[in-house]
Amino acid sequence: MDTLSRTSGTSPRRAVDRSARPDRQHAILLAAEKLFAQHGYRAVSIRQIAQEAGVPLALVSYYHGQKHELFKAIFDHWRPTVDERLALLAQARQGTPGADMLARVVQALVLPVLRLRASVEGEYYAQLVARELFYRTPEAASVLAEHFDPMAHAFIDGMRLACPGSSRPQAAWAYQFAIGALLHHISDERVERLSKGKNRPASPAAAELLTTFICAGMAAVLAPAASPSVQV
Amino acid sequence: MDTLSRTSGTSPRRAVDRSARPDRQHAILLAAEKLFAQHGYRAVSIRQIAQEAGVPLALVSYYHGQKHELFKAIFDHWRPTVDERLALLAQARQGTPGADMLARVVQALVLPVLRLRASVEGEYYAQLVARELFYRTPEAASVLAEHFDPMAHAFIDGMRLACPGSSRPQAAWAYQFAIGALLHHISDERVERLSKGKNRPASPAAAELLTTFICAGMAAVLAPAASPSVQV
DNA sequence: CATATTTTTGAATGCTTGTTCAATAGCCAG
DNA sequence: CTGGCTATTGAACAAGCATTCAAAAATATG
Repeated sequence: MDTLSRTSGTSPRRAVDRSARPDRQHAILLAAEKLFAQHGYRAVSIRQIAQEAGVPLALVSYYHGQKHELFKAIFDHWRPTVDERLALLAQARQGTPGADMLARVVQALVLPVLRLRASVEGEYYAQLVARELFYRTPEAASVLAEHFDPMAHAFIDGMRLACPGSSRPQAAWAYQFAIGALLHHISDERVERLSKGKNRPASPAAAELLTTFICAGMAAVLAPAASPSVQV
Repeated sequence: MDTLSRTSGTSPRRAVDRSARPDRQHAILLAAEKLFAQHGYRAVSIRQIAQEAGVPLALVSYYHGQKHELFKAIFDHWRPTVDERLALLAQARQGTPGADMLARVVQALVLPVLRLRASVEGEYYAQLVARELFYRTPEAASVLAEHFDPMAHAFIDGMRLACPGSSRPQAAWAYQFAIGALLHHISDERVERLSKGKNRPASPAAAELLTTFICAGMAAVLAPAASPSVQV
């Protein structure tokens, strides 16, 4: 009922793709992704984002509403990566339980993230995930609840299917440890190296070490008789 | 040469312990530790710290200088924990190489941190470490360089001593994965539970799972013949 | 061409931030 | 008591922040 049709929350999107003009809405999203990944959500001002995107300040709010909505829009944009992991998990569940299935579950969890880093934008997104989801700010809470917590439950179920006799708390902790290893692998010094222009340093070898580490750790934690504490 | 003797950087400390008046300098340190751990460095204002400590605003800068100096002072205060880990590492190195020594190296890395959480202040500090050292802000960089990076090198050496034939990159990545698992174990939902007054929930069992996970993962990564990639 | 709708812009608003300053109060030595 | 020191305080400062607004330009529609 306003003279201005748009209040915060409903972001206008161009009806049809008119490729004559550059897509400023997407440019803003990319700029925000890059800066948030490099410096963290709170350290980046909307003015910086506008400058990075090459647009005037007011255009950021025009397209993306409030700052936390822009933050969330980045994760919505990359939702297909979560779906890819869930699809690979579903494939892994079709085998027979055992060490082989566990390895495929771990790869379903890890490989799509590592592949993300082949592109520059994907690397920024991976950095952003590692940074903010670990940091647990109020802004990240909704992203976690909507996208990543359901995926976590699916993977914990898959781990228990692969390791018969394992309990849910065991699997939940093992998942937690694995995510910690994965995220720390991603976050470490990647931004600096990427900023200096040197791309993909020794990544494949490290990726293999990561899956080895996680598989072995999970197998040890989820072994029914390994721990001295009684397990029902 | 100023009329005011103190410029930023040199914080005044009371010459002798005069227990009649409460130690406001330490109260500020504790308040900062708590709030930084709960909400993150940038989300906490000096006004909030002063209110939490029950002192007027200007007293924070009077005792601790700039905000990043107050941040660093927290880590300097907990330096003994790093020394404790290094001492346990030195003990572990005196055994004979093998799985047993590796387990003791891992425990030297993990146990002092987990023991920290027995006290309320220690829990806040552990939370702060997990939060900020992972997040890699400019403020955390000096803390990392002074306290934690040298410790990391010592532990990587210890891991290589326990696992003969392992390379330095292998050990560095394994250390990285282990730290990720440890920090994620600490950070997860601990703040909320502690805020709600429910203390120490299921911690001992989770601690055992963590050491099991890390030991198995390290052993797998550091095994000389495990990886198909050629190893000199 | 004329009208309606969307996109773009510079400027301004109100608020919070870290830090500093000058002045006061407490304490101890001489 | 008196002077010198440390501790303490309220107030103020300038800078930066997210967000909003009204007007202008561009584009689409009749």
